[in-house]
Amino acid sequence: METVLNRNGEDLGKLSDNLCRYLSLLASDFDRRLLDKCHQRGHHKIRKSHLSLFSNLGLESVRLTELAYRAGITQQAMGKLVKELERMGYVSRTVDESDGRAKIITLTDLGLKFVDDNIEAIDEIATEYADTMGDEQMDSLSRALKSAVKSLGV
Amino acid sequence: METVLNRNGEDLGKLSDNLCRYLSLLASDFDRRLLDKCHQRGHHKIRKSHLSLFSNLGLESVRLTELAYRAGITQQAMGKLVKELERMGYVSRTVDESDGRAKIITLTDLGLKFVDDNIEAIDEIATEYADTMGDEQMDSLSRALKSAVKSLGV
DNA sequence: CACGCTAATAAAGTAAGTTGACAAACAACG
DNA sequence: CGTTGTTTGTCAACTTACTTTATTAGCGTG
Repeated sequence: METVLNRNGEDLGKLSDNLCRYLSLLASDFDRRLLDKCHQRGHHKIRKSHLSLFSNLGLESVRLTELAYRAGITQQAMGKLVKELERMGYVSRTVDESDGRAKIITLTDLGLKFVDDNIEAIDEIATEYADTMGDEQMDSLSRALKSAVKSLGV
Repeated sequence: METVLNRNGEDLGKLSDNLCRYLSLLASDFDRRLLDKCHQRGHHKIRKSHLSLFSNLGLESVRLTELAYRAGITQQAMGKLVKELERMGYVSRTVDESDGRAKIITLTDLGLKFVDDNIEAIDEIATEYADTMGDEQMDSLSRALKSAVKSLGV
């Protein structure tokens, strides 16, 4: 049984050898690689929190309220992200014709470019993973994760 | 192909259907459950960040420097966690006999109790997961994650 | 013993959120 | 029409989880 080791190579026990830890480690490794690749593609100012806007906006044009709901954060928090990404030129806000209170958030050309670059980066990381652990292991991981998320309804 | 849906049940596309997102969703679901169970067991003041101290300390007695190194955060950040957990009675700091600068961090009885409770909680969540997705799927997920972490060296 | 290095701490800043309060626009009702 | 209640977005202040920079105290070696 392989677990996390300290600098002297000693075993740290059960708290370092469990599903929770593996999930965290893998998730943060993926995040780190993804953000690196986004920066390499010229999107230097993009931070981790911004990604939740893109993945919840997709190619649609929706309101702040809807975006915040999808991302599972408050409108105020999503409002900040939108403001930042608007200032950087990734999204634009226009007043909703049918509702004077609401503003519609849409990807700009730069935003669309980012989405493309991001998808490309994700595919690259998947390939890196497959290269490291082998195609079957990677396939098994993908299927297991997807089915877990689906059956848990998260 | 099932992906994330908005409130109207529409597909959000590739950015919501990838390994990165599944990892994040599952990791945060596990974290949320784990923290809930820790609170239910009476450790109301414990926050997510504190867990990194426990999982990197294990049952050992080590210095701040070593803890910070293992957790992958700065000494200052780990210092704050230790200070908080000391104030709550989970760890104690004693001056290292062999080095007047260093302080040895050790679990108190309450700290040991927390480690037990935490391990119990992790096992419970694993059981909940297995109940939801089935034993083989859960087994496949565990093995895939563990081997991924191992082969990626994260 | 003077020098450079390491252990811990202190202070200030950043990032990613939260809660509470609010104005403007909408909707529905007497 | 006006009043009343709700939704949409924003502002301000706070919290959490870090970071970088700087400082003090103790250690070890030429």
